[in-house]
Amino acid sequence: MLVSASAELAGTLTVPVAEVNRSFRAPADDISRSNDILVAGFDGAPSRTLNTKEHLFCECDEASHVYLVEAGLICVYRMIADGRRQVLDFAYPGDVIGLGALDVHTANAQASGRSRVRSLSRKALHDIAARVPELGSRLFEALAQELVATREHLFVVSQCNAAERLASFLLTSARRSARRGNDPHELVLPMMRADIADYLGLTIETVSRTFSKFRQDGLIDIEQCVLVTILDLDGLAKVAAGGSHGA
Amino acid sequence: MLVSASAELAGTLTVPVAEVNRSFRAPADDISRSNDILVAGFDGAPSRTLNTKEHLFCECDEASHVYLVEAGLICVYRMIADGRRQVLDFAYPGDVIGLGALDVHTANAQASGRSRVRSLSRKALHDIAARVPELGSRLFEALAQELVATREHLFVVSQCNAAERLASFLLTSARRSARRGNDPHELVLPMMRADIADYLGLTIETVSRTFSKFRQDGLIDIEQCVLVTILDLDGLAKVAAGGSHGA
DNA sequence: GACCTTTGTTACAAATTCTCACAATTGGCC
DNA sequence: GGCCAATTGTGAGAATTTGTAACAAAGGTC
Repeated sequence: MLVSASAELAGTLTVPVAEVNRSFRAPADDISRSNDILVAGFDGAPSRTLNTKEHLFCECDEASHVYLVEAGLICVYRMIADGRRQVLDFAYPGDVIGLGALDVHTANAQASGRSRVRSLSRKALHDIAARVPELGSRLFEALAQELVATREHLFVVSQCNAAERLASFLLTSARRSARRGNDPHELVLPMMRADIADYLGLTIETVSRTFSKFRQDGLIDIEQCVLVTILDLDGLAKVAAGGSHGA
Repeated sequence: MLVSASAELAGTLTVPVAEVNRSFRAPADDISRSNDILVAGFDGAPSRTLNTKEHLFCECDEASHVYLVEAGLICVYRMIADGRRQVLDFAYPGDVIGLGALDVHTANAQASGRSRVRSLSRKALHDIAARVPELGSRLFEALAQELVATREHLFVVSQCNAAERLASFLLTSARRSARRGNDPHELVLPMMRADIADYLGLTIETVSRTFSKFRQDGLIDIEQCVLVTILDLDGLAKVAAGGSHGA
């Protein structure tokens, strides 16, 4: 009924291994905030495989576990009664999902393709955190970073036009991809256009048209809808910064 | 340059006393998550008075303290090079600011009118949390709630039209106001139209027009630009839920 | 009280995005 | 391979929001 009808529920957190949304500045300080402690907690945790479109958890499910993505892609989103959807994050291998939940999930987590996750019960996480105070601060820090990333997302969606939004998305995705050891110019987008649209608050048509425009402008090249080659990183960054706007 | 140029910085958190963005459902569960422990930490902390437009802290300032708003209104926002601004939250008396920051602030906090805050050093907070484990979980919980509120904000701004956004804002503000003990139908909006516009991702003209439309439709009444009387709470909720949209 | 600055409101032209329609492509399945 | 369903791409008109500009109202200063 209300737009804010599910706001009272607890949050679901996606924590990227090092960070979510760092800019393209010198990555020297990245090492200092490694997620090793957090990821190490999943040692020995049971693995689970999800098929395409299978849900890891849904809104209102009890938040019993946190999850480390090992393979594939998990799409975290929220739904509203009249069909509108907000994609909150895409969780890639190495990312942790569900940290920010309190007792009940406020978001859905769905596999965008065949994926594998490790599950760790919140209780086990709590127990480890009680023994290892360093993990406790790490958890808090991870949550704070997630908040910063969400605020950045909010800013992009709230203040930027279609081209700026998509350019920001491509740059952020490329950066995260590079952090997983991939070529920062060869970006794989395993999600559908509809997911990107709902992430950016646009329609799929606008996303598609903007992709085409970027290709025409020589900023990117696209193969098979999923493989994006970034031809002009600086140009894309200029668009993201508002090259079409004020700047 | 990049839109996401300051994304790598740590977050600044505004934690409302009980919660930020709860819906209008039965408030029975509110008591369970009281902020008493958190607020109690500020006992004996020094007070500081801020004049209108004075900053409590700025982006890139060292995040040395957390703050409890005692009077007035603190506007938390982020700026971009070309002048675009995103208001992240309005902190009312009872709200805590700065919890989510790591080492450096990523947002600015500015008094929207003559305000008073209590300051508590992060170190002192840490020390108390070390002694009182309950406070530690409370801090984590508060951060998680802030994340949920930000996601709700993201959703409203990303998926809703101007009328839905403003209606949501009015409802949320009224709810928070009621929680501070005020009449839920008599809402004081101490901030400027520009602040509301930047909070909702609209222009001041659109905000002004939408206010006028709500008044013409008999949903609200406005006096002196700041005192809003909600005449039709259900009608406003219907607009917020997408009465103009799909629904 | 007069003046000036800031803030808020309204009207209309301009721009962006959405909606709707349909073609092209992809991928799975028999 | 061929067929079907799902996804993606593209165009034209409609709707919403923005930008511009003029004016009204409020608040502070002298």
